[in-house]
Amino acid sequence: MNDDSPKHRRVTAQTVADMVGVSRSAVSRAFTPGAYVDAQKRKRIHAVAAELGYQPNALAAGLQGGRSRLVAIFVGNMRSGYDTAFVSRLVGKLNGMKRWPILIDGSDNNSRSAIEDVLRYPLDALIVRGGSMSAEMVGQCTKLGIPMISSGRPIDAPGVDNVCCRNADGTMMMTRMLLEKGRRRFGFIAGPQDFYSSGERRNGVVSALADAGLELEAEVQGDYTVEGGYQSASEILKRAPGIDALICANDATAFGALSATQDNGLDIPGDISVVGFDDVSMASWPQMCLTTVRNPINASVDETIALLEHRLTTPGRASQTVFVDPEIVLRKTH
Amino acid sequence: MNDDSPKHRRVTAQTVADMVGVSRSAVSRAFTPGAYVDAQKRKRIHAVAAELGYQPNALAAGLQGGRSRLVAIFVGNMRSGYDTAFVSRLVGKLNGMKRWPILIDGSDNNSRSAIEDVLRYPLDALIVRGGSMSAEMVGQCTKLGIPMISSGRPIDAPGVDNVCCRNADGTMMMTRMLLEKGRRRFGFIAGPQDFYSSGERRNGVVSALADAGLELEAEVQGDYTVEGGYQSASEILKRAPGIDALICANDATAFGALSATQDNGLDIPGDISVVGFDDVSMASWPQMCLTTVRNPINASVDETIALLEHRLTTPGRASQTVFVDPEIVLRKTH
DNA sequence: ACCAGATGTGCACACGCGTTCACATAGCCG
DNA sequence: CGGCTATGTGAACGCGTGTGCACATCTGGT
Repeated sequence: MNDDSPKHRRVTAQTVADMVGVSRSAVSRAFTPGAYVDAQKRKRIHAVAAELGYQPNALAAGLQGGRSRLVAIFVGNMRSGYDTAFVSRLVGKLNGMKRWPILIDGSDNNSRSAIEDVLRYPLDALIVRGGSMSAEMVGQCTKLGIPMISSGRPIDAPGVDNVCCRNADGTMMMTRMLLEKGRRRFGFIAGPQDFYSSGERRNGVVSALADAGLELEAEVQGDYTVEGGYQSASEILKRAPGIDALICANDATAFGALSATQDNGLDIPGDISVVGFDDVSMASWPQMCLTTVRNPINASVDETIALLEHRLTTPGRASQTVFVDPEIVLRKTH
Repeated sequence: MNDDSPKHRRVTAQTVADMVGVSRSAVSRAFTPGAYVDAQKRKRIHAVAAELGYQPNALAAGLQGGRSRLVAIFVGNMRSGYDTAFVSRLVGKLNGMKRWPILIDGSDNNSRSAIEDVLRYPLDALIVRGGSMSAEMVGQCTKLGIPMISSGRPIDAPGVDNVCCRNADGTMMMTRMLLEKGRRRFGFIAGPQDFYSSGERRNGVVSALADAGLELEAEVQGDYTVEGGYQSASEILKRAPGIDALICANDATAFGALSATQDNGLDIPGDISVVGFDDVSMASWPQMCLTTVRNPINASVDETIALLEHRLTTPGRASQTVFVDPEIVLRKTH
């Protein structure tokens, strides 16, 4: 077995062709399913290719007009449990479809330039998970003819598909449940101001309360993190010590709020309900047992994939928004 | 402003060239830093390009001999807190370096074929985070001349660099600390059998105990998950009810073990110490306050990046293994 | 013997770019 | 005014594929 020299020249279809004694086209065809090659010759080509470690160069193939099979995923916040769970599931699914996800970390503050650079690849699509995408970038994408699919925050632009949780419904259901349980004095911890989800979730709470002739007794703005949740809850309990229900705009906030309330000497759920939104995996851990609203990841990912495929097979069609339904998960904190 | 037709032809350097009235080479040069173009002409080209939304096609550029700027990341387990934290940080760093990470979900069982397919791209490197990589795949990579950098599990092959936590040191330090605190009867919950880290961590415990003339009183194999941790701890407490220290091979296991011990009526840390390994973000959450060994993510990622750059600038050099040092984090469960 | 059709195969082009090379123009000095 | 250098520029090639098209070979039927 004579090994190749360390100074390695990339092995190309031509190399294989020369070795087998056929034309380069034959090699190409041997690797193209449903192409016209003598069965035995194809077998020989495959054998030599395997020995040389040859595989068609996907870059060159992608150049060839068709699809590049490259998909970019813009992740709003890679430190958030929900986003990472979403992305990991999405990546698995895309791998299964033999599409290759390029990740862009949106929490990085130079993500703008990153996305601009990634757009230099002829992407099959751009999937946006949360985060905010400048209108300019959206325009750039449509100009380049790159389909976008946004999850979490609907983007209103031609050719952009959206999949979106009915956030307000979720918090409405939750609020009603708490009302039925007899809670009357509600506090709310919001997320960052510019987060679409936070606003919608608040709306749900407010509207359910209004139906019962009530309104929010206290409200604080958090930042969707555990530490932020702790601080926000401390603040809200100082400001409105009598509340008996604390609705948090996401689970991380609720985790922080849980321990803040306990540190304040309150019993959960004896004195007060503390609930979240998303149902990230930690919510079901025994230490938390958080009552929350499930923001169904699987359904969202599946819909995202479905929209992607639909869009690729039917490029021309109008943009579409798919909604997924949240669901109340009762554990031990309500 | 006459918009382009919906049936969009990809805008190429030629398009811009025609519009400006120069040759395609001029356009190419206008986008190549340090190339020879009249300053004013370059400005005009850039203007037209911006209007048309033109950017050089990275695929075609990558074909051009040089580096593709594409890096694959093979993630052993995208559901693990440590791996996702590692990857998210790595992705951010790579983005900053203008290298584009393609993710492969190793927990998917057809990841083998996925990685094979991704290798068809002329990757600048392949980064392996945990998980197991078949020797065959490793061979394929070196054959293709694609540098590999493995984090977590050292891969012994020419041209493969490794960055690796001194796992045994970590658990040794932890065990000694517990011994000093007076613990004498130790239990250990391992990870999956084929996980390199689990074996090393166990070694550290066993060796520190041996130094003190002790040995493990009980041992159970877990699966690195919270539920698994709960079950394993229940089992170990049934089998050896008298233990006063429970060392878990990772944090997730420890979280499960924490609540199992509490459910068994034991006080932590009054009756028993429960500790983990990794120091994932949840370990510092108030509900956990887990005493654990920090497996330093930042250092690991930084070393990975350093190895990557080093390898790219000096392709020929021998493989290298960098170790990072763990550190004990004392919270409230020891 | 001859032709139609079936079956493979190689040539050549397109994909979009970076880069070398020869060449054109302008500026300068003798 | 001639020669020589500095400054830009376009033509052409190579990167590694996929694929349409013409062509070669072979089979079988009349």
